[in-house]
Amino acid sequence: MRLAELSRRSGVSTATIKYYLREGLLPPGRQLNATTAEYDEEHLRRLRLVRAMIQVGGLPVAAVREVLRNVDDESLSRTIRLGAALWALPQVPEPDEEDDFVRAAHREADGLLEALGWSNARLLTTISPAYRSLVVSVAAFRRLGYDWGAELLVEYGKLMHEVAKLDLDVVETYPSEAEKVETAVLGAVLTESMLQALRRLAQEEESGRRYGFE
Amino acid sequence: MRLAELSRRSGVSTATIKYYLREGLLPPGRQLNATTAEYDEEHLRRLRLVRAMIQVGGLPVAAVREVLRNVDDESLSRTIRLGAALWALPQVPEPDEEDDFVRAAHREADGLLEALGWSNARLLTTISPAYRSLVVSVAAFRRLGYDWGAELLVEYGKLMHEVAKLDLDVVETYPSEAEKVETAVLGAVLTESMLQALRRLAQEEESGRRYGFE
DNA sequence: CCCTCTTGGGTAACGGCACTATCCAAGCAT
DNA sequence: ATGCTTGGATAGTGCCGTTACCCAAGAGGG
Repeated sequence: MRLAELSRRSGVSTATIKYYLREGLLPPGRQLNATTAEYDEEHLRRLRLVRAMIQVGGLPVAAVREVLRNVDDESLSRTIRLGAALWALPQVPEPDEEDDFVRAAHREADGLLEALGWSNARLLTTISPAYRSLVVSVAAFRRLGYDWGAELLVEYGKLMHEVAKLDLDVVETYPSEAEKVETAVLGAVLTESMLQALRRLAQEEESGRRYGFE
Repeated sequence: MRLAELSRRSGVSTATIKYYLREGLLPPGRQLNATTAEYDEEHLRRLRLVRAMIQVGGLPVAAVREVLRNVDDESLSRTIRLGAALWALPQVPEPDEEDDFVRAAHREADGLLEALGWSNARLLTTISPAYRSLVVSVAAFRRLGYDWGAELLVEYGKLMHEVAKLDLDVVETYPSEAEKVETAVLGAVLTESMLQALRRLAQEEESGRRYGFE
């Protein structure tokens, strides 16, 4: 298949596909000669993956490139490959470690991991972007004066642990390493927006149950 | 307090505060004369709220304005006000209703709400952005060839319902209407990134438990 | 074989967004 | 009275995803 057909079947303009090729989000096609390259079903699939990450997941192009670079790096073990791919996702800005709220949030997050018994996660606290993101969120809440207790976070943590188990169960149903990694990454990106949608629907549902629609 | 102090105490540059004032994210200060205005603690709080939504929640400035406009509109009932505020959050692009995957995703989403017994949410399917977002996510998955069964979505839905109950429990602990609405909106925005962080940490934890770190 | 169309490749431009910088006249503080 | 700060306005900046345009080489149909 050539550029025009790839464009037609994916619904992405040829100009944009060229841009993705330039940015390294899409591997180059098989070069037939100086002015022709051929693409296959794998390119189409990759292109759809890229579009899903950008449009549904809202990732910037640079983040997609980093994520895919790690997904494709077969020299890494699966755990590392997956971790690296997830860590390439866009992160919350670096917290100001001088800030009192940030310091308090660090202690709170550590206590949370302890209470949840997440011993593995505790090993990663200094390096995992997810940990940093947690700290920043908690600090933002506290700075605004919200003072719910530590148990609430524990409850949220337990629920998200259940979600994570489901995530990994899904990953395990795929036989090949490549599919496992891709699924895990896609799960982290696409189900993000799916879970967000489900949560908001659930809020609307529950709010209607409790208060009606008056 | 004057502009300079507001800037110092919030860590936001005066130029940016002026920009927010122009964009209507911040109400104008009490005008003392042609060249002086005074701000109070409420302005500081609002500014921190705006910053949290933009930096932690990643909302665009225009979305923050819409959200706050609804939060502040006292002519609406709480349910409506909250709904309106949530619906102003940035949404996934409009799905192409001609697309077969989108149509199938519609049916799947309807079946999901049925299976979950979310009767209130079903009333909102045609208008709720969350519903649309769900459809787009599911369609993206299916387009990429993922074919997990309907039960998986039901499981995710149940878990997010638990999350939503927690969300609303928190909201109920605040006495005033204004605080309730603000908390609910902030909950939808800030806890989004907090839950995301918890989920990724949980994934790291669970992945370590299942496969170790080899 | 000729003529048109498409190809990859490169570069420049566009539109949106979140700020940032600069200039201004009016006024407050010392 | 004089320097600094204020609100107000406008223009500029840097980034980002995309698009438009141009080119020479080659494909494809008659």
